[in-house]
Amino acid sequence: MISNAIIRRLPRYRRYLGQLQRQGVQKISSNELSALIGFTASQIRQDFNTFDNFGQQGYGYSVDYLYSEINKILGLDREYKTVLVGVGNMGQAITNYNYYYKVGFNIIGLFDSNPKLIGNTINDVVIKDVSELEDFVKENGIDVGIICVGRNNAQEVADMLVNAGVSGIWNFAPIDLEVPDTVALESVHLSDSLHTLAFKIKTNEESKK
Amino acid sequence: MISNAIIRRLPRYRRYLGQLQRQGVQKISSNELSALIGFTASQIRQDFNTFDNFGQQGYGYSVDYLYSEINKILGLDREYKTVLVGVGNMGQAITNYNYYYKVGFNIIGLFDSNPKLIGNTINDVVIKDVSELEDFVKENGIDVGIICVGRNNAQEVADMLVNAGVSGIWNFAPIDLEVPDTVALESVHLSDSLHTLAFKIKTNEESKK
DNA sequence: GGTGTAATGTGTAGGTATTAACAGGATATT
DNA sequence: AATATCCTGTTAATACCTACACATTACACC
Repeated sequence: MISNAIIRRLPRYRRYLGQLQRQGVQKISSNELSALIGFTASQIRQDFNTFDNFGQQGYGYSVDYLYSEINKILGLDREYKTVLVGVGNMGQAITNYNYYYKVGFNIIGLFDSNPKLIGNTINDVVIKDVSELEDFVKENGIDVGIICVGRNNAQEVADMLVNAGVSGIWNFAPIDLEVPDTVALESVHLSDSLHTLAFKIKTNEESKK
Repeated sequence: MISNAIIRRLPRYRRYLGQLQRQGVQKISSNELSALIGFTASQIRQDFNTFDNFGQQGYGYSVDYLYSEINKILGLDREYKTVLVGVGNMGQAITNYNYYYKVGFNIIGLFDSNPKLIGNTINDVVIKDVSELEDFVKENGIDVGIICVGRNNAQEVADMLVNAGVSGIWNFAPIDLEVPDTVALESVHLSDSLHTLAFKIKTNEESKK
């Protein structure tokens, strides 16, 4: 069982390795990576070795190899059929973000309950009525549902997605959803993040005194 | 010095206490809170006692009092003058989100470099050219800058904000910004979150076998 | 007003996570 | 081919975080 602390670091490793790859860097040592990312070299080596021995003594790590291995570990070596529910401001932003930074989560269905939105298209995907959600998910073997509806409807939408058989939910509503533990859940709590910022500002100001 | 683990839990306490308050609940015990939030009762008591003794033995915690104390701890008992840079999809979504869930971060300036956007208004705030950013921040005593520009311009914008004297930055660009440690930084890495989801899905599927 | 009960505050133990230290293997250089 | 250097993999130590357990205090009820 991989610890949560490591899981949270993996995407960051991936991010930097992707950058290095784009820059054409071939090899990197844990020390160099440390200077770049900010984790200690020791931690970096520990993290990698929880999975496998990716490096070579006296040489370092091959950027290409490490990058592709981390992609495999993260499960980014495949496509995820995805739907998004709630095409408001946030939903549209996520749709376009996802379209722009293409990373294997293909949004092939958009759903909303607002009649004004239904029928419109974003990036060639038609917005359907949310009543069609469950059938669509079942028929198309959807893997992931993105929830961008408000606080009050989020659990309901999550239940639909779970019933229809998705394996993961990416949630932007500001509540903690209840899903069976066979379904992966990852929530982005924007307000929590903002409040953390407020706390940091306050702490900084106090330490100035 | 408050540990990072606690800081990350504080907004969550706040979220649940706000909910309880809206429901008219007056008092709550650490056990009841535990059942609700999912942290152990012991941890909840420990967390609160790092700050002060908020509870009363034999009674529990007053929801109203605890909520207001946590708000103070988080620095949410004041207003933050805020600007947002990069009024693309994400920027607009955040602007409206913020407007909707009002929490003391008042966006009074919007900035972009796209001539098509400059001059438009969102929630009565005019979008200005990014060249006016620094002066605006200085003249209006802006506390917080929200960065919603792309990867390539984010650091540049951050530098401007820092130069102009903000005390905090909320960053949505997918890079780790460099700011002096007098400036609070909180980043929302959407792709990191999505990759974490991918990992969880993969792990779930493997455990099924 | 006395007594039982509920629930906090806190000292301590146990468990995780991070950092440090070093042994050993691979590379490069002469 | 021998040797010095580099850098990993891994063990050991430290620091941090979480959970347990219980003494203590306030409340409520008779």
